[in-house]
Amino acid sequence: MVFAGQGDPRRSLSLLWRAPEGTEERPPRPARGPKPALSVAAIVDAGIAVADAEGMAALSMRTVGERLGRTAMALYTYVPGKTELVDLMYDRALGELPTGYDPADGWRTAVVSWAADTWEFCLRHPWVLQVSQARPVLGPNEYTSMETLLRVLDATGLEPAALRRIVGLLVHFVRGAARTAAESRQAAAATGVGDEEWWQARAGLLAEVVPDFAERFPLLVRLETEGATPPPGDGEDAHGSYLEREARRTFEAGLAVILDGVEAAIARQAAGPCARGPLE
Amino acid sequence: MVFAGQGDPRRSLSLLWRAPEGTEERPPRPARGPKPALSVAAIVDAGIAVADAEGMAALSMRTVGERLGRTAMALYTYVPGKTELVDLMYDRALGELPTGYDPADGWRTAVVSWAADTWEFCLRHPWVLQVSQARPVLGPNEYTSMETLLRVLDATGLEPAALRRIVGLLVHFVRGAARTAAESRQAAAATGVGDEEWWQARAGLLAEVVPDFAERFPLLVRLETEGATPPPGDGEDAHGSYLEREARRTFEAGLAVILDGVEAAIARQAAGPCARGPLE
DNA sequence: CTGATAACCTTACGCCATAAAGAGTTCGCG
DNA sequence: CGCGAACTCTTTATGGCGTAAGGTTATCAG
Repeated sequence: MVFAGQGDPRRSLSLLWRAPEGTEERPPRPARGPKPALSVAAIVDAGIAVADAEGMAALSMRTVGERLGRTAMALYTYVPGKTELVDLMYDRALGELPTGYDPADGWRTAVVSWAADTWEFCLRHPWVLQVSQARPVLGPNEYTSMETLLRVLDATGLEPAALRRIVGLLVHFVRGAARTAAESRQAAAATGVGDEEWWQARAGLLAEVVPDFAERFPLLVRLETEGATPPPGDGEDAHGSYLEREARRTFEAGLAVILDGVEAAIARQAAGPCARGPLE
Repeated sequence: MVFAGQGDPRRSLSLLWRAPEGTEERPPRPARGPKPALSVAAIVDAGIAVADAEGMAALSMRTVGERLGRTAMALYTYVPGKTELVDLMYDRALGELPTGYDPADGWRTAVVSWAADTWEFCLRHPWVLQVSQARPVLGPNEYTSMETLLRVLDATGLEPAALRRIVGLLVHFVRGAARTAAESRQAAAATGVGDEEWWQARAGLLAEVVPDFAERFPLLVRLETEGATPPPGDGEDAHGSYLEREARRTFEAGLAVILDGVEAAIARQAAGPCARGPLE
């Protein structure tokens, strides 16, 4: 797990919120010595490229430097250290997310769109799921994405305390669900073994090592055999492995369940302050 | 992220499912050469102790070896490598979870108990949240815990496909929610800075670096100021920081919302196969 | 041109996982 | 009893990591 901002917090924050070059807050440059050939933005982009392509594990100061034709140490002129680089990468990536949803079709549709966008974002940049949320990065785009979700949920008319909990619930759920799909993809890429292959090999071995599996886990076996969507005939298609599509379906169904619960909470709040729901 | 089983899969599996010493499946020992002073179990316990105390980041073959008075390399006689050790630690820890819940008070109460136990388990061993779920460890206790949850949910009478999705939803949610609380605790332990301190310092810096924060994120500011539970007067008490207790409340409220949704799904299924809900 | 300064490099340190090979111990068997 | 096989455990080495320290060089102000 990568923890945020262990270095000088002030420097981290001003890097995250840095104004575009040349603004009054950022004088062009002291203009002495050689011109910098790199920039924070270029380094962050290179970092994202590495992490997207090879995963967070492959992200090192050396690999990022190499991608820019520099040594690892060259980066330290621009960025205080690796943790700050990851923070910058995280916040920069978050900038890809939409910043507004049409409230015309109601909050529920908007939340579904938000969740789908977030899901796809997480699959595009699986490494963002490995950035700790406990001590948030506190960058502009992190705040913007929170504000965006809040704007959507504001339409529910829920009171602040309930709203906070719903936000937490939605974020946890989307991240958790995306994590499974993303890790599956990462594992496949890292090992070169697809999901189906892997599971088949493991199932065979398991049957060998644990001959009494069916007696020990009857419900698991029943759930697996009964009502399983048949895996497609010809391996993986353009939309990822079978398991990945299963994860997507679990995600959509779970979101629907959650939104049903939210609607119940709204109804309860509308019924008056006496009827206190589970959100208090 | 730690991926499971990159070594010889057969060896991993038989380690995970190893029968107790002396069984017919495991002859006492070839009995030649010095008696082993260590054992897989002792190493796994030492690993758990290290990870519990210092976090997953501090878990290295060296630290585990040191705790047993050995070098790092001594462990390789018992365990193929670090990934296998982590798998074994994970499955061993899962053995702490209860294996059955009283169905007398209904499935909902049982699920709430299950969730609370899982939550506490995750806070007791925060590192388990860093073990990838995409390629499961496939150990006995992992399967047992799934079977336990299934036994609880079996009482809902939901059909297999819906059941699978509910299981995924619950597991994602509990892990996601616990992760925040656990990471917060980990970060506090790793940096020696408590949550409140950290946030106050950051809030001050943020106000300095981003003077127009309130204009840019009006909803966030409103949500923070309105209806906030006042932090307790005197810092952290026995039950963790203020933020950790907030996380716990978010967790309980979120679970209630989810269970409301599950009840709706049950009602819909009972209404007949024509009324298809979001779980299909 | 000179001296200061900033960008970049080389080197080095202490971590990490683990491969390879050797040291030391304990037994089965001749 | 004694030898060699089998086994545990250590030492050493390789190639990775983040980054501290210090050197080199390009580019500027004066």
